[in-house]
Amino acid sequence: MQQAKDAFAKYLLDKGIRNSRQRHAILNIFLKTEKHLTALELYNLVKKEHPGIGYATVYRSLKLLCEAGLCRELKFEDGTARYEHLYGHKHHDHLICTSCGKFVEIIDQEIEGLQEKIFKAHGFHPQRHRMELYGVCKKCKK
Amino acid sequence: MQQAKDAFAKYLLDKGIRNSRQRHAILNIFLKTEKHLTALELYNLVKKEHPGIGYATVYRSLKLLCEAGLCRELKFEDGTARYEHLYGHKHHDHLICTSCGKFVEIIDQEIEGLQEKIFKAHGFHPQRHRMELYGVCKKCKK
DNA sequence: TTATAATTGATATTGATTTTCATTTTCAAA
DNA sequence: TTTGAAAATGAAAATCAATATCAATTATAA
Repeated sequence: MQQAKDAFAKYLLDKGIRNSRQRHAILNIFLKTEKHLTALELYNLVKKEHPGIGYATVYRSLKLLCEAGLCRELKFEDGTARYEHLYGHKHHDHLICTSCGKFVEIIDQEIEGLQEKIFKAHGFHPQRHRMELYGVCKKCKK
Repeated sequence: MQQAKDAFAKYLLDKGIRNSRQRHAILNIFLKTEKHLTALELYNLVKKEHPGIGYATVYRSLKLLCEAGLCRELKFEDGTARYEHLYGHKHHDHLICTSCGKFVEIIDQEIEGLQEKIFKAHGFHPQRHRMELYGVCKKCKK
């Protein structure tokens, strides 16, 4: 967690952006909440500890965190944007329970390889991809 | 194309929903435009031939087309919803050029099989998935 | 024909996100 | 320290796509 904070501090320093009290607080709460939060959910958590911090600041900080490579914005089928931790997480895809909302991070080298093959076969220069698997988890099936 | 129209007519009949002039017109224009359109883009096309038809009706018709299994709503990374033809198209994923926006429909049984394996390995009952590959196409690379 | 119900299109509303802007804070130079 | 410029903040307003509302229109079947 300290590494992530340092990485953010370094990013801000490099860009000449200030590591303000608010940004620091928002990063802290983001880091200690290992969930795929929406901006609103994060705002509500932040508000508990720091009632003065506004919605807009949370939004702006989330953008900054993404730029700094600490988090990634995911848009889901229902249109909501959720933010996930990137620092210390390898590239991964998601397996999602449509009943309880559970997220499982998936890494499958075989699939990654096949994706590369598809890019090549169509003459594309690969940039990124997203894969989401939707189903019903063990608990919810019962 | 006639098959698709018949399928839509049948769906409406079964549901006791009327096949109105507007719905018919919107379906026609949707069918003859083999692109991944946004609702607004479709509306603009519709307006050319049928200036009286309103935005809301286009939206409602798109929902109906999706329910009827003729089209599918896709939410992309930029948040825009686009609608693609389903009738006569097998399940497929997408390879997308981030420069010119070109869409290629991808079918890869090997990946599909691996996805099934992932569902099983985590005890999930599979429902659906999405996979999008983003890169730069041959033309745009030059 | 007539009563009923569905559909339409204009408009208003929603909800998430982004922008604006006056105020506050920070930082660096004097 | 002060002070002045620049950046950041928070509240409110603006935006934008999507959805809901509702009076008017249209279609259907008795």
